[in-house]
Amino acid sequence: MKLLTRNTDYAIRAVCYIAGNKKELISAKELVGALKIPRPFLRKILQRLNKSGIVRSYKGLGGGFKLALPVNKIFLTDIIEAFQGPFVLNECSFRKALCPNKKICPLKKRIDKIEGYVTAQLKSITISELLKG
Amino acid sequence: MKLLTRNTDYAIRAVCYIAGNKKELISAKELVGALKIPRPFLRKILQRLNKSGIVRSYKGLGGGFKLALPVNKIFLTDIIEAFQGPFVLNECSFRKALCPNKKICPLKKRIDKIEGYVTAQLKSITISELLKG
DNA sequence: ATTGAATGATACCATTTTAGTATCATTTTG
DNA sequence: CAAAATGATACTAAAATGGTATCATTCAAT
Ligand code: FES
Ligand code: FES
Repeated sequence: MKLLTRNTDYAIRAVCYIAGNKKELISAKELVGALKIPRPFLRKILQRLNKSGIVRSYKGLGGGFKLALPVNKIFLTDIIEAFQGPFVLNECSFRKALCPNKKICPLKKRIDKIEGYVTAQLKSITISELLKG
Repeated sequence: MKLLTRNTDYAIRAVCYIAGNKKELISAKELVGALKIPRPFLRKILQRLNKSGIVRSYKGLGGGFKLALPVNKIFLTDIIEAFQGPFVLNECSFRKALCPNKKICPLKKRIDKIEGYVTAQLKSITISELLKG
């Protein structure tokens, strides 16, 4: 089971690279060179990071990307959710088949609890922490 | 992100059905009728449950399946792992790219911790508990 | 022994998700 | 205007998941 898809993985790397650089703007070109990610793929990823409000893009000559927020305000979940959708572990496929009453279902209850813990943990990880490593 | 795939889901239902039945052996035929799962698919699932040592199969006329263990000894992780492979959240795709030293990587450390919690929780859920719901 | 009811093994196909590419339009600076 | 950048979008490829089909094997009843 994968917590992070390749998209997410690359996105984190890109964000970390941008964050750890003193230049005001980083172009896709530079990121491709640094991260060895196929250019069109990385471009798509950057576009999505932009749409999700994690980075901000600037067009035209000398353009590129910079973080939209300070490093300690960008959470791992932000990036995961941008690429993998909202973090939900279990939408419960059993329903009536197994559980007449979803409200008191012991399985659902416990999975919800696990999910709560995981999301809380992921929400507490910021880019700033990753840079320290 | 899905914690349980359809395979796993069906497998859990099948195991619960078998567990909640007083008959000694339950045939695939009966399970198909009860669970409304396509027969060849369910058969494959039962075969895997058998190979994984969760149920035990008996061939021939009057044959079928029964649990290989008491209900309080079958853990949710057993079934998940039988169908989805070992439970690992993150094999770390970053390595050198991001982390010169994997041992002290803050991301890896935290994901490992999350994983530990999740597996511990899942290991504590047995079929016996699901039947109570 | 033969038959029929069951599972075992295995190969195959379909669908969905993820990964990646290609192309053209738009914006901005010089 | 031209060049350098991103935006939008449609397409293709690969992998994982979901599902089917077929034949072999075992076992009990007769
Ligand atoms: S198994 Fe999902 S509500 Fe019970
Ligand atoms: S990001 Fe994986 S070891 Fe650091």
